[in-house]
Amino acid sequence: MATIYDVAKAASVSPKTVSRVLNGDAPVGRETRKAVEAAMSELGYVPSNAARMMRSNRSGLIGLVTGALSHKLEPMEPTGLPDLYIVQGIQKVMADSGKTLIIADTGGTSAKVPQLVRTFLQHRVEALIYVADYHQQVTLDTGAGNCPVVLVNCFDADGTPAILPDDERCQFDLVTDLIRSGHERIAYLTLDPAMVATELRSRGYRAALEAAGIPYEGALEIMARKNVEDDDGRLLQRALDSVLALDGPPTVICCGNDEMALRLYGLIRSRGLRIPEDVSVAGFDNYRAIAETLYPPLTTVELPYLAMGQRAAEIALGMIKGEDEQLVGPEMVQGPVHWRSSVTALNSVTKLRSNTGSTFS
Amino acid sequence: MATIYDVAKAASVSPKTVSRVLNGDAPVGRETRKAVEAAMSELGYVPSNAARMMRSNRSGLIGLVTGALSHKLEPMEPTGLPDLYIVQGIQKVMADSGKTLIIADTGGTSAKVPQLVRTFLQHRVEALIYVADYHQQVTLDTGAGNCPVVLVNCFDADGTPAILPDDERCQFDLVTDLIRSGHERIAYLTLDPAMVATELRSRGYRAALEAAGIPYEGALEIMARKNVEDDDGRLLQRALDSVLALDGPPTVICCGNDEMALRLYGLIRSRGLRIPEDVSVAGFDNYRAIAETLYPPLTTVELPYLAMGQRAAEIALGMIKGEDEQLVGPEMVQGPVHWRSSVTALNSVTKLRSNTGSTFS
DNA sequence: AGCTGCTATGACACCGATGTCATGACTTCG
DNA sequence: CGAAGTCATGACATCGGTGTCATAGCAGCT
Repeated sequence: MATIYDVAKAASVSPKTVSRVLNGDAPVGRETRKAVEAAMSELGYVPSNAARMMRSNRSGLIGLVTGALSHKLEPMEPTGLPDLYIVQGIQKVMADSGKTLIIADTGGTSAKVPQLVRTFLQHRVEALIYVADYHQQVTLDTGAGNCPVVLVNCFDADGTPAILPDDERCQFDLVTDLIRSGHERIAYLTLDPAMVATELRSRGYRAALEAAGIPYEGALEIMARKNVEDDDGRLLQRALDSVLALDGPPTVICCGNDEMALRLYGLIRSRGLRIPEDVSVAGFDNYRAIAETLYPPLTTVELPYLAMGQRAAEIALGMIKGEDEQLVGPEMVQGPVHWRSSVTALNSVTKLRSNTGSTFS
Repeated sequence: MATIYDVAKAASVSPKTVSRVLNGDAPVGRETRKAVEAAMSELGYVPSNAARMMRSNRSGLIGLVTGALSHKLEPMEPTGLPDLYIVQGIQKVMADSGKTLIIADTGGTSAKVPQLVRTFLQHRVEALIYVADYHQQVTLDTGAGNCPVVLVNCFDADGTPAILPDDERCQFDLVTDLIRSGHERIAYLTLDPAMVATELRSRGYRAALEAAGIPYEGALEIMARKNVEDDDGRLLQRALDSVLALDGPPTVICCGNDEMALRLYGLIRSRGLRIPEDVSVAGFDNYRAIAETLYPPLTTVELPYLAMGQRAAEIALGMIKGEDEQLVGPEMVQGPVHWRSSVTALNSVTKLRSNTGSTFS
């Protein structure tokens, strides 16, 4: 591989002049520049980042630790693909800012994380971003280095800058919209309660009911997915049958995520019911490959994972620049409800009636 | 950041001795080693890869150029997620071999590729892997460098080592299995014919028919997806209605991929037909999040993208080591058919009858 | 004793860039 | 016309490790 010295010799100038042409940090004569550029392209010269970094102490690298890649290997994980979108958001912002992203995958085992972090530190990454595969608390040991760290989809006890999805608010918004469209018997089939997100969303669900003056009913909120066991969907079946057998069966069923909704479609139909005529369905995540493709398309709420990634990347870049916008602790982000035809509006009739002057109790 | 000199001073030894402790490339006295290790951990020393690389010329980095990340942003792309699995396979093998993966995303624009490659060369990647988002021909300019290159899901005119899916063989296997289970009227709704894969799979489809002595019928093979337009599924609707209106309607419909099958489920049901009682459906890709979750689960054929990635990574590692297993040109890989309940076996009756001695014409 | 061979360690140059400082030529201004 | 300023360029040290070679101590053998 050609070095800057080879180029210098070929162009009959000093290495430093070649450096100046490369970086444009000092004036260079027109003729000289031309000669240097000719020599560079003839030799196929590409500057060595390693050597450059030794002096400038700038690697141009950003380290990203995630489980997003390996994670998707088990397709029916409760958490699905969202973390991948976070990675996409980060990648985009970093590429635009000229940084190069180094991605290390945990392979699902968080035990590997310390070693991955060490590798990144060896490469002198300018910042470290950790993307968790689901909303959770973590402890990240960066070896007491002063390398900027940003957490995404997770938080720690030390108030490290973090970007978190506002699960509670999203579920609240979704359920509130369901209520507004006339639903009162709202079932909620949850993911594993051990997950932070489940607890938060459950809170949002209850808060929405309470805000509308609808009494909470335990029989309508059922765990339908457990992380550990490969229950093969049996939990979901039981949950569905359980709410359908209630005295006042639900008019709409909320699912812990869009994949659960996909399964639910099949189960509901196998029981001879139509969607949404007999029962409406709502999801969570706005995993578009499912939500938009299902028949009928799925009403769901979007966690803006992409934006979370972008925001995290921006914060990391800010920290590198030394802007001490000391974001301590988590920053919450929320997303819109996507209203699609998997949910019937029960009160369209109501509106019609009230429009024509009749009342409806 | 502490340097090797700081450690040396703290341990009262020479830098070279610290280096020896780090790399274990020469004997070090027990006491000395202990002192050095103590100093290292006390100072939180992490060796600089950049400096190390200057002498050894080994960056420990592997460059991966792909569109897999940004690509998924448009969820209903005809090519879906497969390339992501390739990335996963590569990541896994590289991590296991101690290499660090640098991932650059093209953002969907192949125009960016040369610049990304340049960045990688600056980082002195030991190998370069290019993963295309769908089976296609490419031209990759690595600046006449002697950096090993492996292509995945694509090939070039120069015989660069490449890993390719055997689309033809996969489709052949799938259709052959359909025929074996008694189907003869087999429709095939294809992806955009402009794609290499479509042509290859079409060949496999016809070859399977021919091998079984079933005449090919043009009306049964219809393009149902065009890349450029956002046809919103109208092509698919028209294609479905067209084959259903035939004199001899198909008993099974093959789809260009699993996502098309997902859509088709909805369309078929909206026309009052049952799957698989009235018509069977088969997909392509074994995109498990769809294939296993659909009701009924989808019969499909797997392109072993994960294995393709792993194989590509292995080849790249081999080239780094200098093993000149001169793999020139593409290496084809194929995957198994996954038989699920979206396809009825029409000849189960046959078997039964023949078992009981009666004949069936 | 003298030689060989092994262990443990250090001195020093070197990898390929860039920062600092110096220098010569030329322009501009009082 | 001489001083000051700008432009263009080069010499040299330096970043943090590692490769090469030298050296000292000590055991084992003839």
